[in-house]
Amino acid sequence: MTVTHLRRQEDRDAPASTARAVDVASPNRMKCVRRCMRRGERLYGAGDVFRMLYVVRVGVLKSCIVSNDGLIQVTGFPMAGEAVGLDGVSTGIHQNTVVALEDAEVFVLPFAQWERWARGSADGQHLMMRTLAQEIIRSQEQALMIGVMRAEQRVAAFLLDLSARYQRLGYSPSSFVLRMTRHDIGSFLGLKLETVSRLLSRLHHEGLIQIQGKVVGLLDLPALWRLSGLAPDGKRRALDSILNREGELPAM
Amino acid sequence: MTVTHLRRQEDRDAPASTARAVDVASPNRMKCVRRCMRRGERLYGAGDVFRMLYVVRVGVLKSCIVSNDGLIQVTGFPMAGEAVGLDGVSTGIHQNTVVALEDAEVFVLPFAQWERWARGSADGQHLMMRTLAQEIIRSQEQALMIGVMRAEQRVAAFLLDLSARYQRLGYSPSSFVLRMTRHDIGSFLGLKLETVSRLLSRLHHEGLIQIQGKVVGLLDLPALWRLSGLAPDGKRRALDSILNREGELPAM
DNA sequence: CGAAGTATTGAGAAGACTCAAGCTAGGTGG
DNA sequence: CCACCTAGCTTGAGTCTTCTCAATACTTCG
Repeated sequence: MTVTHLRRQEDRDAPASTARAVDVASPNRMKCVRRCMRRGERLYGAGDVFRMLYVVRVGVLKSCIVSNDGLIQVTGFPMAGEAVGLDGVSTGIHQNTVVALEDAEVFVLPFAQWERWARGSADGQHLMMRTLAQEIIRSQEQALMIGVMRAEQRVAAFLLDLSARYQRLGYSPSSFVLRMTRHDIGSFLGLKLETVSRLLSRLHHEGLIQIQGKVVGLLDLPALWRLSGLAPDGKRRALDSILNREGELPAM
Repeated sequence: MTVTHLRRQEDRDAPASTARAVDVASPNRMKCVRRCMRRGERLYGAGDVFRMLYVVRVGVLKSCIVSNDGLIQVTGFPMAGEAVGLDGVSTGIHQNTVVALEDAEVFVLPFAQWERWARGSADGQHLMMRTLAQEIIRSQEQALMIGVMRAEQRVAAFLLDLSARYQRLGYSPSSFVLRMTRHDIGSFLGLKLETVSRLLSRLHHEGLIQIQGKVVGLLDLPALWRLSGLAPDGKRRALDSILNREGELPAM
């Protein structure tokens, strides 16, 4: 993968890229600039001015919210096709901090451009709203998970969520690598890292999963669903992305 | 308060009101229809088709999300000026159920009309996005609260949140009535009702609050802030509402 | 190879939950 | 108007889950 390595340092106050953020191949077939990220690199941080939306192209990121007194909570692990940066829309200042958990690549879409595009058609506006609203549901579901499920259920649900998302991307739903640390998982689930570790071990001993460090195998999906208390619903329709796989704004 | 009592029964599939949802006083000074609600009445339920946005005018509502396996989590207690119904935007089907905790009144704004209005100007579009994005932040903050704070902190934070919101509405920030049951509070905070009750009693004995049934007094705000672990930040800017106090779309 | 970050596992403590009983207040009907 | 009834609230005792602290092992990377 030999993509031009654009600006590894933060672009906190560097609108430089804005100017050439779009490869104007043709009026409505414009390709977004990509940004490569190294593992651990920050995409943006809480407090940064919001100018860009991102769509993950490859890799897994981590998004955290930091309360004004320093409490940290992981809000998600965005993967290919998922939009990142919406947390800046409401105030113009990012509330979350996003870092790459492995070498990754994202499309960079100037928000102003997206807005312009969205205003161009009712469908575009619709997509924009759905994208935002989808995040509302996601966060509410996270709160629900943390609020009502017991630790073991949360861990199972977490694994199943990853499984479904990997599957959607064409990877194996029953065997993948956890890109995040136990601490990250714990923070996402409202648990301590030791608890996460213990429960993964427990699921292993119970024969539901296989785990060795970061490599997981889901051995008994039905049992995991049962344990999680959730329905394996196919309801999880693939949400239309704000960019297609080539980094172009969808035609509408 | 002798407002016409419009349609107490659900309007699940009754677009009837859509037609007369707006009092066209003048082209851009249109007033929304109001809907009165009795205590316990449902505004809409999970699964209902999404057609309307609402803005609370008086009273306190309760919004819950129900997972596909029946778990319930309260997602908020919307009060005057706050938008309700955004949970339907992403799929066109409401994910939440909203009921009135006391006799209440809401503005009813057909979503399509709001969309049209929003498309009319960049500012309108902006406001629409901010409104949605604000909900994202809110839900993320709820997840954070449930995920990282201990029970006593959550209860304190909950009281302080109510306090701030009442203050913004011109009511006393240190003395108000809890419209929701202990069970509701527990569900919102990820706790059992007994725990909520115990902790309220504890705060009472510690002299931080006064509580008698549903009537609370916050006796030592600084101590509550300290306990909650949060900063009493004035950062909580009053978000612009999608409707002004008369139920008109803001001029833009 | 060494160092730092990450993971596992144990033992004990603390927090929150469950179950259960009694209490309170608000609304209803006699 | 009072008595009752019900939903909601409080409080206690005991249990279970999860956290904390701590020691040890593993891995990754320079």
